[in-house]
Parts: sequence; structure tokens; C-alpha cells
Amino acid sequence: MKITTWNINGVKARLEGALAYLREASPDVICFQEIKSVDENFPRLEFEDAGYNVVTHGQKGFNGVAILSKTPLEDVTPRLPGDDTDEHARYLEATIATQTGAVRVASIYLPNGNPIGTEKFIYKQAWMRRLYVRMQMLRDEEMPVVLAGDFNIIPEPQDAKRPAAWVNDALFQPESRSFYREYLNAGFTDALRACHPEPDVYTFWDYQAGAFQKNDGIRIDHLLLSPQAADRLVAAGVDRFTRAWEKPSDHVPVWVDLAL
DNA sequence: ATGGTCGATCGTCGA
Repeated sequence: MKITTWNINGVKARLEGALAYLREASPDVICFQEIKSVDENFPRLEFEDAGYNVVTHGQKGFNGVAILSKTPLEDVTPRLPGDDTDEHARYLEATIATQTGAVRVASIYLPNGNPIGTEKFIYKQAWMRRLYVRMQMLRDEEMPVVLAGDFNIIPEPQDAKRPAAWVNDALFQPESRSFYREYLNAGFTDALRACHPEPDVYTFWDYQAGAFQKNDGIRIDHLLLSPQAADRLVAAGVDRFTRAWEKPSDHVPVWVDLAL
């Protein structure tokens, strides 16, 4: 079972590219972030025609997440618990039946948090703390869980071509990296790093300054597996070829293959 | 040092 995450940076701008990717890669499940669309304007029919069930949690102008699955999505719950005043559309969970049972999947768009020293970084830290609480709950349910999304965290220096360029960025702050380590220490597995210990594994290249041509990237899109999912880990990878397409997203799809 | 790129939306924010 192939589960993919992709920050598409606007579903309207990326519709043709996203449909082309689904035809080519044919993931069983794909989690989108930054759909930048309200639910009513999401091109649901186009994705349904491509063979996917669709659930969205959108908002006007920015943010917004979605989960698409070849098989039905059940127990769909938007919003990360822990702050009823948080209006950002950044989190969506759903359950998908498998041959051996079920897998719980979350599409996550963790706050960017820049610039540091502002409310935005405070909000990011609170959000990371709320996610940690939710992850402990999910882990304790002892079922396969996949947290898939744009975490906006560069976990280690090896996850950036030029780590020194990010030392004042919210994505590489000690607080951000510390939360990521807490997620791993809570029992979750970084699927991509587990399968690819080599250097130069990136998922995002800025649109500016020819970053992709220079492979000046960072690894910020992650797939975290609960123990029951990690037990079934077969492979993981980055589909960086989409970054060379016309009108690319600045992120590329990251996938995991689980024997579920 | 500045501006450099996108998307949503239509002046400006978010990334």
C-alpha cells in the first residue's frame, strides 16, 4: 500500500500536474497540503474521475489539507485537538481499510513559524506541542498510523544542502528540531530517513535563485510511522521528477510503501 | 545591500 504526501502549493494552479502525477505514480492514498482552496472550490470531480475518494479541510486563500484514497475514507476528523480558537486549516485525519485491518492517516501542514521572535514562531511551538499530544494518543491505540505532511522542520544538518543558511530560520531552530526528536522518541519512525540514510535527500527547493538546479534543497516533508506501521515498512522515496515539470510546486511528493 | 519566485487575489500576505 503506497501512501504519499505532497505540498502542492495551490490545487488550482497544480490541478493538471497533480492529475498527471496520480496517473504516473498511482498511490493508494495521497495527502495534500497547501491546497489554498475552500472545500466548495476544491476540484473534487476531477480527482474522483481519476479514481479517488476525496476529503478536504480547506480555507480561503492559504493553508488547507486533503486526503485522497482509492478506497473509502472513514471516521474523517479535521482540526488538531488542543486549541478550539485555532482557525488554520492544517490537519485532517481519516481511516482507510486494508487487507489486514485499517490504517489511520493524517495530512499535516505544520506552521512555518517565520520570522522567529514573533507570534508566528510562538504559534508553531504551540502547534508542535499539540501534535505531540495527539501522536501519543494515536500511538496508544496500537494500530498502524501514518502522519504525512509538510512538517516545516529540518530535522538534522544533513537534511539541508547548506545548513548554515538556515540557522536563523524557524524550520531549523533548536525548538523545532527538539520536537521532531520527541516525535521519534515517542516511538514513531521517520520512514524516508530509515530507508535513505544517504546525503542529499531533499523534498523542497525554493523557487528563487535556481535552487533546484543547484540541488540547494531541504528535507521538510515527512512520513512518520507508528510502531505498527513501521513493522510493515517496505520502502520509501522521493519523486523529485515533478520539480522539473512546468509550473512545479516547490515541494515534491514523498511516498512510503507499507505491507498492510 | 538588494532583490531575487510563486500563488491567491487584485494590494498584499504567506511562504
